[in-house]
Amino acid sequence: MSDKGIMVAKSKTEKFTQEESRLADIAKALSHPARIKILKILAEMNVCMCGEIVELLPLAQATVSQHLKELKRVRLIQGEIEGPKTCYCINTDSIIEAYKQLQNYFEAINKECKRTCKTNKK
Amino acid sequence: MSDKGIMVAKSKTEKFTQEESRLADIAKALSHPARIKILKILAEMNVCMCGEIVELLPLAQATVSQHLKELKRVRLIQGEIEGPKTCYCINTDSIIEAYKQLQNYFEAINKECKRTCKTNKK
DNA sequence: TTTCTTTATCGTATAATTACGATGAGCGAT
DNA sequence: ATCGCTCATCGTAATTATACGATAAAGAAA
Repeated sequence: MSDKGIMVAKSKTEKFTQEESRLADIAKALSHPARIKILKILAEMNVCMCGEIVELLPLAQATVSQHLKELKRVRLIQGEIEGPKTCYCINTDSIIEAYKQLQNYFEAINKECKRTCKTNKK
Repeated sequence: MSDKGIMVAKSKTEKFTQEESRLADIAKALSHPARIKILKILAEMNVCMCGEIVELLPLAQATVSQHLKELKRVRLIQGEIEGPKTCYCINTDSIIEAYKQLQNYFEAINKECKRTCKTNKK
């Protein structure tokens, strides 16, 4: 309930609340099947080298690296360099936080719908 | 559990499972703060004219109409013409279905993480 | 040091998204 | 039929996303 209604004026994120922008940002990170799959892979493998992920996806290494970067941007994953390789893993805290945001959003919508849609049947 | 692992060969949606593509598609629909806000507005108002939504958003009518179209595309909302106006409302069934998809996805990830991340702390 | 491996980044091409003014289609009212 | 209102669509511009080959950086192995 922290920032309901507070407007932020960040250059591009303009006239929406922080909550709205954060939710949209999480959704954006999940808006490509490759990134959906990467998160699933990382959850299953716990820790995974970039190269392994590349092998599991129908995309070039450079492209996968870009997708990983996008997931890192919103903190859903983290990577640390281990010698020449990079080990990626899920950022559990952020995943949980993102999930909570989504849950709050959908629960609020469902509750509102139940409250208002008493007679709305055509 | 319907289509795990089944590949679809739709021209663009290419080499990902239907589940992955559907999830990404839902996320894409939610990947803009304006659309996040529109759903919230519709949940609160139950039914809403396009013009009302336009007034509540910092965007031009044409732009809002585009966002509404995107939400319609993934069935999260529906609109019906009433005279010169168009009444929009949430498609409750689809919202619930989308929410379930997201829940399944996140729950699976969290479960896998718990299973595999026994020693992974640094 | 040189070579190999791994991965991030650069450059670039193409496509999709976002935004808005202008136009048009449809309906109600005059 | 004409006018006014509402909204979708068109045309267009600017930005962002997606994809990949090529290159660079950096540790490992020789």
